[in-house]
Amino acid sequence: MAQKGTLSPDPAPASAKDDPLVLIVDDDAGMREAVVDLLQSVGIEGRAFGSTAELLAAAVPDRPGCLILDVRLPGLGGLEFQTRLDGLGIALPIVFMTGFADVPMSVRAMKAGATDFLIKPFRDQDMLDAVDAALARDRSRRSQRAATMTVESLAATLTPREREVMAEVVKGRLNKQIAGDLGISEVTVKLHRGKVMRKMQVRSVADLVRKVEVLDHEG
Amino acid sequence: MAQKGTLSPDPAPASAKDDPLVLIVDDDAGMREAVVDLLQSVGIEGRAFGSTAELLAAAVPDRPGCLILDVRLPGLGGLEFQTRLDGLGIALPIVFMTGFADVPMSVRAMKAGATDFLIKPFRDQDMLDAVDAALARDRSRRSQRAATMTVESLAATLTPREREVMAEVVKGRLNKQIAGDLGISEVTVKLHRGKVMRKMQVRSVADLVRKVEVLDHEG
DNA sequence: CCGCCAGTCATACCTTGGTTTGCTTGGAAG
DNA sequence: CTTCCAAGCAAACCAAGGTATGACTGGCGG
Repeated sequence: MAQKGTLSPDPAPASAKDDPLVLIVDDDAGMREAVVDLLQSVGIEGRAFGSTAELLAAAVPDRPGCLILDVRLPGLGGLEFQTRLDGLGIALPIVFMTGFADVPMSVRAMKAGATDFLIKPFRDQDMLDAVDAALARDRSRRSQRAATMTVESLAATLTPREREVMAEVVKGRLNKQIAGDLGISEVTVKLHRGKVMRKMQVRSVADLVRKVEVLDHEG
Repeated sequence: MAQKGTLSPDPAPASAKDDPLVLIVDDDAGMREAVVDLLQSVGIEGRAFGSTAELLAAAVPDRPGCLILDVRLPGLGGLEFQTRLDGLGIALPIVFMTGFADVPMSVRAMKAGATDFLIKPFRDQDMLDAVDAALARDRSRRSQRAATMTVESLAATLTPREREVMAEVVKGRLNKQIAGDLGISEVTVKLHRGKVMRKMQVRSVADLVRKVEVLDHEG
């Protein structure tokens, strides 16, 4: 915090790397442009595509953001696309928009986790509110995920035995019990235990429990 | 656990006390009866009301269940009712049904946490699926809540000082650090700590951390 | 073949956690 | 005024956690 190295010229960039990026898919070029302009008017970067295939083909950078999808699209439709995204490991919040909507369609989309579902023509403010909500959702998901990955990378440095010992420790077992369970001596357990605490970068069992908790809550 | 008192005659009731109860609100008597009959055909008890006011007036027993609400109702409408329920501490999952629906209405309901939103006339199976999902959601919410309340009742027996010590223990602080923070001797900390472990019915710090975690996750 | 590393164990030593016994104090309820 | 209880302290003791140091084994890659 106090002083940084001479490399990495980023004193106060406020640059694009972590600013949100909104991906728009609509087959109507006019609508694409309108949405991009709308977002730009509030300082949000948008990138538009004419079809879901186009979006998948493009190398989308890893940035916080969300999707705005037309429901009726050439090729893969918006709702089917929503289903596929989970399989691809993409978990961006989705805002649907459509001119031809019925209630079952919107309910299905919302049940599948969509953030909002707007009918064209929509008011600018409604879209901006929806995008705000979607971006907020993505931010919290990303910070959650970042925390999980940090812990995972720490846990990856553990040897198999250390992992076993850690599992027993967070269950609250005593060293002698762990030794009995694993068929080894108590001293060895203490040794593994010590390495676990160092590698996981915690100093108390309480901290270790909390770190490991986030691991199996979703991972 | 071994033997119970001579009171409380409930050897193996399998009775209605914990079977799900579905509450239906619709101003159309025919619809009310139809839904109740439909539910009964799959062994689910339903209780119908002509308005939200009627439902609030009735003494609804504390049982697992869900709500089926018509959107258009005399007096307080379904969607407004949904909003009010949170304020009243009622958190039953809601299945909406309506004959006059538009997309914004359904989206608003789903964003507010509704389980499903059906348009009349609906297929029997759709309603049964929606109720199943709603009941599943309520079951998990109730079991979650039961766990929280168990821990809360244990924590309620703690004295103020014990609570302070517990808070520090789950932070992973050493006894001597806790003593310093609270301005008391280490021996006294150990004493409080011991009482905390007994009162919270745990034997390890790991278990204590997990019990306390569920407390501030929602409560 | 040698080095590396996970895994194991023993001895010794120190720190921390946890309990018991006994005693004191101050406030609230009876 | 007495009883009750949260809160506190001390001494003594035992159990558990934690850290060296040193040494042995077995597998795997260079």
